[in-house]
Amino acid sequence: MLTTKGELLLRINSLKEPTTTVDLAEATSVSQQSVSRLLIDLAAEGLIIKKPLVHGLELRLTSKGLNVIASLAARLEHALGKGGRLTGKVETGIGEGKYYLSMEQYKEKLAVLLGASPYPGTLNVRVEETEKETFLARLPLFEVPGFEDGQRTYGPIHFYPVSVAGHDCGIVVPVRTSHGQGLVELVAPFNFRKTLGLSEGHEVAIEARR
Amino acid sequence: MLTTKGELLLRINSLKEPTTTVDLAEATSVSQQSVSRLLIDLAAEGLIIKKPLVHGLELRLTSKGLNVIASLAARLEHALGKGGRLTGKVETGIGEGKYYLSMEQYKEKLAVLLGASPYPGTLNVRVEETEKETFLARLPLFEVPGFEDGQRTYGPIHFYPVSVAGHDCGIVVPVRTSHGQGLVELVAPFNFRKTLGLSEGHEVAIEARR
DNA sequence: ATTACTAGGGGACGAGTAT
DNA sequence: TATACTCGTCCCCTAGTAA
Repeated sequence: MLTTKGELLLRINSLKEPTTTVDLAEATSVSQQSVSRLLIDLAAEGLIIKKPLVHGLELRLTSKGLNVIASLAARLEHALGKGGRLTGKVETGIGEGKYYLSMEQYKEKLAVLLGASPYPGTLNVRVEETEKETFLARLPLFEVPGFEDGQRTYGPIHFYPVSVAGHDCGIVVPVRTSHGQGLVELVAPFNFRKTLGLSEGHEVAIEARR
Repeated sequence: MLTTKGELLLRINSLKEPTTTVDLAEATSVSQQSVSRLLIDLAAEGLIIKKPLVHGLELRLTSKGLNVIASLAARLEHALGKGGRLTGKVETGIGEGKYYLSMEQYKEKLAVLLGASPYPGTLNVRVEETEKETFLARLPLFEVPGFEDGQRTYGPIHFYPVSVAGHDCGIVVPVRTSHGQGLVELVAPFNFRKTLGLSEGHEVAIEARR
């Protein structure tokens, strides 16, 4: 998605020490020769400062180079929307999650991620599918592995740490299902309906934890 | 800086209405023919859904396509330092962590947080105390509870999900100890020294996960 | 060791055009 | 009108190698 020049700019920005064309070539999956040529180009464009050392090169971005990265970041930010929070409405529904939460193998691991044993039921929240995708894409992802019990196999679950009204909880996504189309399932060590007084149709704001 | 495919993905993401290859060609400064070909490629890669209309095309990003954009945005944010990053130098250490990692009770829970069983040793990194505080304050926190074994009691551990050089790992902080001052201990399902070639004095950049 | 020049090959691009 | 196929050109990349 990024051009090789873009990849190089990004690498160079996070460098604190001198490097070599060979190292950069490895990091960016292009040849040493290409790195050499591209660095010459970037320097000619005024995006980087290149200083040859006895052993390798000292590279640093110019403010112009930094601007290139910053403005691209801004474009992406804008395209993705702000996305720091996900809002939706509570929906009564048979959470597939409730079923999963009855399995000891999942429960134990979710307990670690939640800090306490999960309440045996999930809160279903109806959200915008696209907002959901961008929101989740920015959160750290934990995978709760699947298992077999001799009868059948149970697939892995993805867990995203979030919070609702200041209470830590998590979004669970059974990996196998073709994503619950605009629905998220929240799991927590407490009963959402009682503790937070939530029920059918209530607006809920889900935020990244912390 | 973005490849033409990247430009197209970005345009398509912000589209709400059908469009034509000619319009996209103008917007991206490539030929209509190239747009046509690239859209076919993007669809084949599963990044977009392309539906021909009588007049033009209906284009939409798949969640995979959206993820491509979102993860690029995250990379740029990190590169710009907005996402927070903590740098320091590897220190050969006393390895209090190694002791903890020998306890089955901690190991199991760390395995859930790491996605695999922890390597029985930690990487100690010397950092700026204040930078450490602000960095950790922005990360989600997981608490691994303590326990007793009849002999003595073992205190809880705080776990922060981070990544080093693209590898998911975690910062562990024994809650009780105060002598962490400017030192962080990294735990991972692999051997830092071998896998990342890190040793005494090496510079390490610790980033928020994702 | 390094960087970087030269030569050659492959892939991306666009003009023309079928549909 | 559209999209998209064919094909010739050119650009970018890498291998070899000089410095």
